[in-house]
Amino acid sequence: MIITLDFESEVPIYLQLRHQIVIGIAEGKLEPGESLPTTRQLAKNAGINPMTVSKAYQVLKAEGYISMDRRHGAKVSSTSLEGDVTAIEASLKLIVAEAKVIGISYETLESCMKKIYSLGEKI
Amino acid sequence: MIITLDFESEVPIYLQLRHQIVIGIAEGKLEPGESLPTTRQLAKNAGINPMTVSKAYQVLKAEGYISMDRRHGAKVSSTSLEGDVTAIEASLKLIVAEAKVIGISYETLESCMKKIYSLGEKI
DNA sequence: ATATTTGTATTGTGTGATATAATACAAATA
DNA sequence: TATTTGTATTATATCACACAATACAAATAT
Repeated sequence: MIITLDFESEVPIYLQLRHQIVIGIAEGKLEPGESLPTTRQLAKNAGINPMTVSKAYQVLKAEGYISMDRRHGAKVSSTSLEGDVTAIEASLKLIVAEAKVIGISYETLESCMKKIYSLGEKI
Repeated sequence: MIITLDFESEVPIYLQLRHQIVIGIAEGKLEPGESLPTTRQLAKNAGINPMTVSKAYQVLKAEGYISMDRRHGAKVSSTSLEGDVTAIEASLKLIVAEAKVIGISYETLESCMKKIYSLGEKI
């Protein structure tokens, strides 16, 4: 699991971390029960502050994506979690709107989504 | 065009404004060439600072969604604009990932997107 | 038992974004 | 010519972000 950070981005580092881990889980690069790097290790590897990693982990824990073990570090949740569907709808609404205005067809958008969804799909 | 602001949200007010206008354009609530409220008027109406509205308009102008007339205020762009497709793909990737992990099926996601896309569609 | 590693709480610092208030100005219009 | 426009300006306050440095309780390995 390779983490890429853009220090020029307006997206906070801890959120970039959070996002990539969520995507990693969805794509199967991170399997349920799999251990994540320790905060210090990931921080050293990425060249950032351990507390920044800790913040990302706390967010992921609060959202149910991962569980925390004092000793063994963070692990990807095995239990299925319940998310906020309305929040997803709201986010989707904005993106679809942006795509629509710049002339992206529904078919293009759909195939794009299909491609993304099928990543890491169990055969 | 009703603007709803959430002052408790972590999303900046000027971005909430920007987002709702983009969605309004996509849904046809705001038609090409249509005038937007003046910065002072919208600010007064929403109970916020005129400079905050100005900032939202500047972002929308920079993105090509609207054009600015010193006298007649802001207008929705009539010309088709070119957006950043890769940015949309990246945003879509995150949302699809989140939806997938919380157990939303592809079919559900697709129908949701279709519903959103068809809003304001010319018959 | 002891040393080590874990997440994280703590404290302090610096930076930048956000939002406001209060003016003021050039440009365009009535 | 007075008015309205977007916006530049200046100042202020607040908050998020990220860092550094340290320290602690809990769990593990030795």
